[in-house]
Amino acid sequence: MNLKKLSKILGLSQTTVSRALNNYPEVSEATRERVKAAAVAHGYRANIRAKSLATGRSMAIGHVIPISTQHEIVNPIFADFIAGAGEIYSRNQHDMLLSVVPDVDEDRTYRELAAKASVDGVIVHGPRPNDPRIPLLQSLNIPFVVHGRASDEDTDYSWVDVNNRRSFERAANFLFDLGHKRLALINGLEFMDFARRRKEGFLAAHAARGVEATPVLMASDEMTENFGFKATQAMLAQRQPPTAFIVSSMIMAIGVRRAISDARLQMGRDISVIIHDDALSYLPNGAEIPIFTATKSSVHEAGKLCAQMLLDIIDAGDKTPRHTLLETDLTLGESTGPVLK
Amino acid sequence: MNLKKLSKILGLSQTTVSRALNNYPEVSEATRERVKAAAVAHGYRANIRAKSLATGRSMAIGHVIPISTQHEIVNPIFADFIAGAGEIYSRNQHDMLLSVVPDVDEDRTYRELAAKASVDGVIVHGPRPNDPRIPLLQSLNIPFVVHGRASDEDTDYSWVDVNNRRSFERAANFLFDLGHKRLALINGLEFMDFARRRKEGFLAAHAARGVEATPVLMASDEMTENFGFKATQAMLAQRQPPTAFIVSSMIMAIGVRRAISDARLQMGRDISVIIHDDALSYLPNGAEIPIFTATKSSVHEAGKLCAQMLLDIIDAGDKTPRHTLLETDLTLGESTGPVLK
DNA sequence: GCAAGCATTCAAAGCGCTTTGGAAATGATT
DNA sequence: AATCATTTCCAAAGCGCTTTGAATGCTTGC
Repeated sequence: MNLKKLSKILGLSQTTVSRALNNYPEVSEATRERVKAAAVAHGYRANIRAKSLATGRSMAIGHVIPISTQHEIVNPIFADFIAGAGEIYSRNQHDMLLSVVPDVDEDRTYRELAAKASVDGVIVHGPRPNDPRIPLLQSLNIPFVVHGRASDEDTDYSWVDVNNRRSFERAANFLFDLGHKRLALINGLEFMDFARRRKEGFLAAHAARGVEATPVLMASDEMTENFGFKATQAMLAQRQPPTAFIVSSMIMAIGVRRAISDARLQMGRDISVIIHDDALSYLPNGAEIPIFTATKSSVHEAGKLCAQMLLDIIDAGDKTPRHTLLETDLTLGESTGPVLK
Repeated sequence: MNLKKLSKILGLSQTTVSRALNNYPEVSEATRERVKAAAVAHGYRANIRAKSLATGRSMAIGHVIPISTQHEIVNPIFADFIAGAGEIYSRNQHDMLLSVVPDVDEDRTYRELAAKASVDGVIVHGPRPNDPRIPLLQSLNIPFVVHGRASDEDTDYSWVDVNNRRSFERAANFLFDLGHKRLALINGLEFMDFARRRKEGFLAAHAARGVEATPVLMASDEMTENFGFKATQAMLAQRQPPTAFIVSSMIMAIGVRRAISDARLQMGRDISVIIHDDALSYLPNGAEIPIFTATKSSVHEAGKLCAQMLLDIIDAGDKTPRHTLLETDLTLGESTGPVLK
């Protein structure tokens, strides 16, 4: 079923039928009703490619998911983010186009998306400091929103980010207030912007207290359970082990917990742990009482915000950058307590 | 830059340029070279929508991700599956179209995908027994591959599945051989096909040994860490607690481990645990020595297989169903041992 | 030397939609 | 009744590509 047939059935021109369906004012209410009813009756749905060829808009948003070539790891927050964004897209009749590409090919992918005109805008994932993708997308003149930030000079593009620096500063301060002196940081790869900012916050809290941060107590790697375990194990084996850990993700924290319980220590009593909790749907932080004390910010929500911001930008057609900085909730769980004397 | 301009620059007709670029034989090698060089030089890339409007093929594959309306949970295996599938798609110049929809709207989504002609085929996720999506897709006449199976009558559509039944039967037998008598099953929602089959395998092993399975030792719910924890805690509190657990996912197993260590028991000595390991990239089962004894099957690999199968089907244009049944590896980890006397 | 055959190239139609620039019909105004 | 403005509808062009059917120029074979 296509426009031509439908209009023939109705005895109207394609123009009128098209206009009726797209709610143009220059068609009478009566015919509009008639047309819409017929469309439903015959199961007519406009061919999306013909439509976007004619309009020049693709009604699709691109997400380029980089796969790190060294690690072959898919970011686990990705599923929840996508779910959030997808909700907004389908609510606004947009499609989501996913390109999973080795990080080295990312450039090419963006250029292709632009040249083939397959999307109206893109979401940029996992920004690094001074990420080259940003000038690239700007030069390609394609609307985009970054999930995270890519530099300190962050005013000339649109982003949605968590206040990572403040979050981790607060977390460290909270532990200091409980009497802890030796804090460990289990962080993601620090060429990622979010991890760099978290470390900054961690260090800032130390500086404010005049405490020197210990290099061996700051680990950074791909955020797997296993890295959390290994790093914690190594730190607990130090002559002067830390009494508290700040951990950048729930997944790593699971490894941290494993190392702690393997060492026959009790979390929340012998060792305190604060995590950053992305509120992943399949990894809730306990039920009634949170397992971990956590700085919490829903990545599902971030997905929704990014998507909505991008659609707004495309809609408005103006290029003035927009920014959303999300503050985290510091939720108290069972994993923290005063330092043991 | 478009075909018209490019052909004007080259002093050739659109026909010839198009054919040169698409490797049609009826164009001389010399001009083909010249055209291709010019295309690169001018950054020409065929507009994908115009192309698919003309060819009738969209060069895109749809994935409909259902969000369970009651639970709002995104399946965590999803990221790795998508990564695998995406690899195949980009290698074959296909796009991946993702629709995240509340499960109640799935029907409508498939119909729309078909009517709008936006994809050449779809992957069906999370099949249930007698899943209505299968006859629907068949009637819509759109090529599809199911990740999993939807019934015992599984011959008239294409699928890629893990031999869940045999896997869990083997796992149970392995535990029986170690002397365990009371096995617990922590399973996913049993209206999902995979979970149903796993239970069957679990029960079959019992039946073969003449052991009666205990209803209170078989739990089933959404596969979260928290459910794993709660279920295990409850079972360990029984008068006759189980000595071994079979757990349907790594995420749940993390909760199982938490409950075990909270009960001051040692996994692998006091309590044995076998899990099903989807080999998620961000949740590796330990490093050198696996933490958990596991029936292992890479969901990343499954993604690749599904994608490849679907592309093959589309390419071949024939509708004879294809099937791939993957056997799992039973890998020995530190979480199992002989039953304590 | 001429028809036949082949290798190249092209003009134009068509994919299914939107949109421009009118035209026809209706109603209001003089 | 003639004029004008509105409303309602339409024919046709165009989005950027592929593909059909035909034309062109060259080489062969007899």
